Formats: sequence, structure tokens, C-alpha cells
Amino acid sequence: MKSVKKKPVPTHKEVFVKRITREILSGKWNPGDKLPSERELAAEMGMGKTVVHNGFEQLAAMGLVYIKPKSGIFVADYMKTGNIETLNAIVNLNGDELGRDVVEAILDLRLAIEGMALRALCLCRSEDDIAHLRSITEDIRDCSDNMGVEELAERFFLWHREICILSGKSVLTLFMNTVHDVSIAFWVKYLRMYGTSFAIERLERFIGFIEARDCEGAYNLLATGIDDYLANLEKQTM
Amino acid sequence: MKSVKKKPVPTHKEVFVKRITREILSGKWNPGDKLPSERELAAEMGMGKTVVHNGFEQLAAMGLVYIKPKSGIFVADYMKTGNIETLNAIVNLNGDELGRDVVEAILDLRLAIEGMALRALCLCRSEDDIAHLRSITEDIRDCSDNMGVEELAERFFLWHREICILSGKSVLTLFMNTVHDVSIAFWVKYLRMYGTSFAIERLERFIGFIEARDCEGAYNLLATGIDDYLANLEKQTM
DNA sequence: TATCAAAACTGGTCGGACCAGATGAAGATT
DNA sequence: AATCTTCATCTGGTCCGACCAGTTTTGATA
Repeated sequence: MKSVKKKPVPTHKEVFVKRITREILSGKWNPGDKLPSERELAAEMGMGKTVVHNGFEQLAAMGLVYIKPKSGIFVADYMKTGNIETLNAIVNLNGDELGRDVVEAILDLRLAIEGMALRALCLCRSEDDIAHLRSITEDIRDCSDNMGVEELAERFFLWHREICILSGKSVLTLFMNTVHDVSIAFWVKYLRMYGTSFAIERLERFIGFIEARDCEGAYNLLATGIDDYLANLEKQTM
Repeated sequence: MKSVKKKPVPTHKEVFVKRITREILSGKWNPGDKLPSERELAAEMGMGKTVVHNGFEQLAAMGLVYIKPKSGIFVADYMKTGNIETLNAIVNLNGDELGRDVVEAILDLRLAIEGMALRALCLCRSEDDIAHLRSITEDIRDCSDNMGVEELAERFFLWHREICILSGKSVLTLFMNTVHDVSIAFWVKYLRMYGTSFAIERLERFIGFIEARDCEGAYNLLATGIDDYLANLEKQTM
């Protein structure tokens, strides 16, 4: 009945990718190390070479591994050469245990992205936009009681993405989507810290600023919200 | 002898992905349309179903397509649900023909990312950092004559990425890498517009500000550089 | 000792076989 | 006639073995 969607049977590829990801992020292998060949790993793990190959392609896309064609596969210096997928891999593996500096950098970026969208939306918003935002805010309020925190986090993510969509700055929407996983991790923490009703009230305050075309007000609400969150995070960990 | 690395023989998968990408971005298919089945497309294009399947997986990662498991594959509303890979796909296909608003949004984001890195580096820079930056700047100057503009663009990208690395804000580096393709397109345009020597001089001015620990000076140099570029872009297109 | 060809690697690509969920039409039940 | 059930036939999902083509090592030969 619950909306859990755990995969009952992980595929060979998933098993392989998870294992290597774990081994690299845990430091078992170091940047520059040459990994065993696809054939070796395939035999060791009892799976076909193609599966291992596809797994390595995914690991390369995540920036954890560097493929030197026809020669070998090496552990990448992922903190230098990685990308957002690398960050997602770290977040998905470590769960809540994100370093404070990482969280801070991510939030600064979100401020940059969404702040720009907010300012733009304040200038161009129509009555329909306001009505639309009110509508989806009500939706969240209505179903907030019988919903898991992760599902709720997704709703909050979508609400803020809507800001980007309505602002007309399509590139910002694309950016917002690329930090989806990281954002969910943030919202889960946020909702646990402040509670749902407080978070929903903030959404309504945003709408108020947008309706009044108050660029700076909207931006400051976002900025102070983030600052406040970081301050509380500080307290919690002390 | 040239450093051209064109693939002599594109693989089936590449052919397939390119074709569908073209068809979607050109508007032959519209968001929500159901595409022909993997088997149909495979037969039509004379390739195996697995190849088509892998191709669709890549297209899904690019945000161009939405896979409804065991049911069908649909064209995604990629401007809403896409990510940076989508943007890369657009850039790689259209080449120089990027809309002004897109360019502006991308540069605003770069300002957010790199601006933060610059401020941080101004505060924490060591003598070694300065020497390192001087060294790689000299490298660029030395080999700038006998180098194609694309290769030079890559060097400029790496220079600015180095700012992120040295700043210690590792997340910024990861972000910088995710906008690699888009950045290269920018630098190619930039170098053509201002010339190499002007661009190198700007690098040295950055180093000066960083050495003086002048946060605002460094930030403003970046900001005014971007503004100036956008203004020139305006003139050019008129 | 230096050279160079062959053997033994490496990753790269592909298509066929098979699996399982989704769908919809045909037939049975009410 | 309306509804439910069943099942053939769609769909994508996964995997493996065969084969291809560079790279690296080996070792015989000059």
C-alpha cells in the first residue's frame, strides 16, 4: 500500500556499479590506480563482460573512473575532474552525512540559481502565475499529512522548480533539475528541522513578495532562509 | 598531423542517437509523442534492438526522451524536465547558434560559481597558488600561437577551473566541469571577439587581484568582463 | 643488445535469446 | 447489454557470447 518503490531484485549492473562506487569513495582505490580488467571482474563477480563494460561506462559518466581505451580503466581524481553526477553519487551513497562545507556550497549555488529566477519572475509575473502558485501550494498543504517526508521533499523541489519555469529563464530550470538529488537531500533535512507547516508558510510568503513585484524582498527571504538553515545546522552538530 | 580526432566510423549507437536527437530538437516530434518501438526502429535502421535500447537510455539521460517501462518511449518536455546534458546536446548540435537569453543565463551562472570561488581564493591564497597560476598563464602564452582556437578555449577553461580547485570549494569544481561543453562554446566565441592577447592579459589582472587579496576587485573584473561581452554580443547581432 | 613480429592482453560493439510487465481484444460470466 | 476474466501479443529490460580492433608484453632473431 505504501509508495515504497524499492527494487526487489537489483540487476547485475547495479550490483557492480554500487560495489565499485563504494570501493572508490571509501578510499580502497586511490586516484590513478589501475583497476582489474573487465574480464577479471566479470569472472570474479560471476557476470558477463558486457555488463561490467556498461557498468564502467556509467561509472565514467559519474566521473569516478577514467577509461583509457583498449588499455585499462583507472580511478579518476574525481574531486578535480568530476561533475554533478559525482556529487549525486556521493549524496546517494552517504545519505545524510554531507559535510557542512559541501552543503554550504550547494546552497550558495541554489541561491544563485533560484535568486535569479525569483528576481525575473517578480518583474514578469502575471495574475495566472500567482493563481497557479497558490493552487500548487494548496495541493501540498492538502496532502502533507498522509505523505512521507521524501515525497513531500519532492513536492517542495517541484514548487521551487516552478519558479524557474515561470520566470521564463529556461536554462535555470535545466540547472535546477541537475541538482535534483542533492536538493531532495536538502529538503528532507529542512522539513525535519523546521516542520511542514512552517515550510508551507514560507511558500506563501514567497508568493506574497512575487505578487507585490518585490524583487529584493523575495530574494532576501530566500537568502535569510538559507542562512538560518546553515546556522541551525551549526547548532545541531555542536 | 593535425590534432583532429574525428571518429572515422561512427558506431550504430551514435548514428541512432544523433538521428533521434536531431528529430526531436528540430521539432519533428513534439513533447508527449510516442516514438516507434525499439524493435521497429531497429529493423528500420538495420541494427539490433539492444543498440537501440542503449541509445534510448542515453537519450533519456540527455533528458530528451521519457521511458515508460514496458510500455513505450515518449518525447520529453525537455525544456522543463531536462538537465545540463540537455543543454550540452543543444549546444553540440546547434554549434554557435545559441540564443542570447541562453548565453546570458549561462554566464550569470558562471558568475555565481566562479565569483564565489574568486572571493574564497582571495582570502585563502598562498604564495604557491600565485606562482602556480603565473606558471600556467605563461604556458598558455607560450603555446597560444600554434594552437587551434578550440584547444586554446580548453586551456582557458582549465585556467578558470583551477581557480575553483585552489579555492578549496570542491563542489564548485564539480559544477564547473558539468558546464564544460557550454563553457568551451563560450570561450571560442570570446577569443574570436577579443583576441588571445587581450584574454591573456585579463588572466594576469586576475592574478594581481588575487595576490592583493582584493575580493571585490577580482569579482568586479569577472562581472564587468561578462557584461562587456554581452554588450558586444548585442552590437554584433544588430 | 637492439629490433620487430607475434602472442596475449585490453576495452568496444553488436545481435540474439530470453525475461517480465503492460495492454488490449476475445470470450465467459453476470 | 454490460462487466469481468483470460490470454495472446505488445512493450521495454537484461544478459551473454562472439567477434573486432587497438595496446602492451613477450621472446625469438639478427
